[in-house]
Amino acid sequence: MKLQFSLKQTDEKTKARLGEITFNGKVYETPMFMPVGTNATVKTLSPEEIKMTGSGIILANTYHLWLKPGEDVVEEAGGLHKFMNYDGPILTDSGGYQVFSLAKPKDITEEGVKFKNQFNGDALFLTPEKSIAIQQALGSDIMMSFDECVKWPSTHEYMEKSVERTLRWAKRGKMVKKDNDQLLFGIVQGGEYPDLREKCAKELVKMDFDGFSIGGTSVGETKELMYKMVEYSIKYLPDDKLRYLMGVGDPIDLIENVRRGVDIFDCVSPTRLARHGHAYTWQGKINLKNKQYKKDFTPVDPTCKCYTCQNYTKAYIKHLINADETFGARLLSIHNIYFLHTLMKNIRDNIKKGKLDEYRDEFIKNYYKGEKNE
RNA sequence: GGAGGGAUAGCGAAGUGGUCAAACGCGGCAGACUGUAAAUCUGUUCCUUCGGGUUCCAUAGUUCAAAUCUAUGUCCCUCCA
Repeated sequence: MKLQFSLKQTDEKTKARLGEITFNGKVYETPMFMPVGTNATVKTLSPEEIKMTGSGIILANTYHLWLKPGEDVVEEAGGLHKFMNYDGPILTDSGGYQVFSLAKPKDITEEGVKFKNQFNGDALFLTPEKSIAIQQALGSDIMMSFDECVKWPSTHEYMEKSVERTLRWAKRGKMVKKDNDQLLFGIVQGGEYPDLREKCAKELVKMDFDGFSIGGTSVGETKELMYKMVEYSIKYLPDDKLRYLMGVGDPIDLIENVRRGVDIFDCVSPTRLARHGHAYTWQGKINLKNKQYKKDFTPVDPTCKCYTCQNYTKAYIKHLINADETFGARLLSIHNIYFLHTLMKNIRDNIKKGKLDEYRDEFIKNYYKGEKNE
């Protein structure tokens, strides 16, 4: 089954969009947040729990599954959906982020990127063609082009070379893609440079991808700069295709980038923060490891309707986190993902009402209450 | 009854004359985390009015200088009877 997107409405005051993704007989509304499940698991959660949080699309990672268990294993299992028992849509990242997080600059060449297998030290080489082949074996519903996620800051000179290479990689990946139900997205790079973002976006649009990602953000730049990068990229993208802002999940960033026309987001933070004892609340983020919660027998968030908040107290979850019990990470992952989905729902509802900016202001007022709002 | 070993910060454990307010680990207290080398990493952890003050079982010594050496005491552990 092929995943399909249709644009339903564009906000009059902002560039925010409402849309629908249909997949496997189900409809998912956008703007949407997608939790990350790098190793074909959203860490600590079962597929039933993933759904319970309100998740639609989830992510998996080409690089990690290539190394373990090997894409051949997943293929033989019948693809990612069967392998991990998840029947919702699955998006795979291409390994492009690992170019940023794992590879050294000298290991990036025109042909591809050299990695060292972290498990056994083997030399690995990932190319655009290989990335697509792996993603096809994995059988994800949305594939990403293999790109270079460039560190920030980078010079215009380096970024220009990198963007041109990323464009050639995108073309190479598209050339080898089979004609099947899997969608393939191009990734707009170009850092903070408007001319490079423009060039990259326009070239990718010419290549006619199924959707477009905005990459190279959330790599250390300020929020204001990130929003600019999104603006520089998005103005050249067609209305009828999905726009995916990669790696962004801070609540305020979700709102700000929906206002700029982004449809889907992914981020590791709800699950990673959960494992580290942090929880989103409508009054800001809290750290349950802090002493003050030791005897706090109230839910993480008093208004939250998630499984965790309906059944457990801060004191109990703090105890689990302090005792290194995975159930704590699981309860907080459920809450944090549910929270972001609820935020997205509020965003959608307020786009419908034409009150997105009012909602943003109200959210910020509560979320950053008592904190310095950088 | 005999022989030996030991007592160091909240806990475990280094240190065996000065470079020791005392390594390291755990625990505690904080912080970071944005397409997950990330259930990880960083800081801090005797007291302090940040000038300094008081520590290494206790007491008395030796020494310019003691957690480190000596004596006595207290407590603990192992082995032999």
